Amino acid sequence: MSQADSETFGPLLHGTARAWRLKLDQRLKPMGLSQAKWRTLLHLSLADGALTQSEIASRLGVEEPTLVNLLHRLERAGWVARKTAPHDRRCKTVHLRNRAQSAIEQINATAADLRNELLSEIPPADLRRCMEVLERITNKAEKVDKVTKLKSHPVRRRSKGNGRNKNGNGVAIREATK
Amino acid sequence: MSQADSETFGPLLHGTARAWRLKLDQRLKPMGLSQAKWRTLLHLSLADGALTQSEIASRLGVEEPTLVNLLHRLERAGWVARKTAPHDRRCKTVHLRNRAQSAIEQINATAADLRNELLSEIPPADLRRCMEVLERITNKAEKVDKVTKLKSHPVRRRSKGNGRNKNGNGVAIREATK
DNA sequence: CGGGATTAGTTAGCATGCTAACTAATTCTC
DNA sequence: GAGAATTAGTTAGCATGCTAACTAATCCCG
Repeated sequence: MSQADSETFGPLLHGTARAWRLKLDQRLKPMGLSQAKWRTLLHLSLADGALTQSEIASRLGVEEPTLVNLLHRLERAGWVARKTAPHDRRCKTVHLRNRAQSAIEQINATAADLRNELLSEIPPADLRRCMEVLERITNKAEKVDKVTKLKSHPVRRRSKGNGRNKNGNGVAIREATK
Repeated sequence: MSQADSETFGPLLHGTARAWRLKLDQRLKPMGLSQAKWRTLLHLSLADGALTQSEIASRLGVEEPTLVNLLHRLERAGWVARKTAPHDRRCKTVHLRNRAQSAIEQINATAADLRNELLSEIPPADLRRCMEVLERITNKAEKVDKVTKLKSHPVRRRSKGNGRNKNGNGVAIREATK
């Protein structure tokens, strides 16, 4: 067991994420949800005010087209509603509908139960160290491969180059108008 | 930073796997490959003989329909070829074509480079501990939710479906599970 | 003010993954 | 040895994720 060779790290990471996702999807299925949908609802319920789509995408760590699609399904199933923001007609804010408001606790409890089950036997110190390792890897991987972009010419193309999301900063509608 | 709260473990795990995958996909793109395709070729090149599709799926940790699709794309791009196995006409064995044979080293080197970059600054002891944690989580998550079925007593059905993949064990064409 | 650049959201098209349901071949039981 | 059960592979249909390219609104700057 446990041949801790760094060559197997990639598959192990991949496999653990997959196993966790499958398990959660399976538990959420009776409610008509999935990991991706649950995480979206969770962020909406935790947020301090209305969120725009790009903000949600940034928090979830997905690209915007992915989120557009997700929201379509959430909207069709009656979990959320979109509203055009009054101060900036480009933006749409996303709101939990009553159905979601009332189910959110049970949904979050399901996810929390699974988390407890999977992590309960892991010593906290080990878990913390594992998380630190994962964070270091993520930071490394998200760093843009520099060297590749030196062409500061007046590119007419859309900026689209730095690998990061469109909005690196908060949008925060509410605070902006303060 | 590093607020090591177990509540954030799920997103962190998910995000790290995503970041790694994106980075590798980006590096492999010039060769017309991706993480999923690379892993398939890798397993084929490491295998000790011809592999059947279900064996490959099992090693990759994906379901068979997923693999069928993957192989279609690999076959169309000329990386692999399928052959019906002579002793069992249900099986197909998958073989690397010359194109893959000659590229495999460069491809694997690309993946190894990335792995080294991402892991180089992680102390080996921390990495090992992290891997042990991930293994424990995976084992937990892959365990079938028993309690739901454990009553195989009265009706002795032929196969005790254990919830695992179709083939949980090696298939190896020749050796029948005795 | 006006026009180029940027930003938010969308659409289109594809890759990767899943489950359910099917076909064909083989194995197992009586 | 015939028929039921199992196994390998497939197809269909969907979910989730990506990039590229588009529209509309807003911002910025000369």
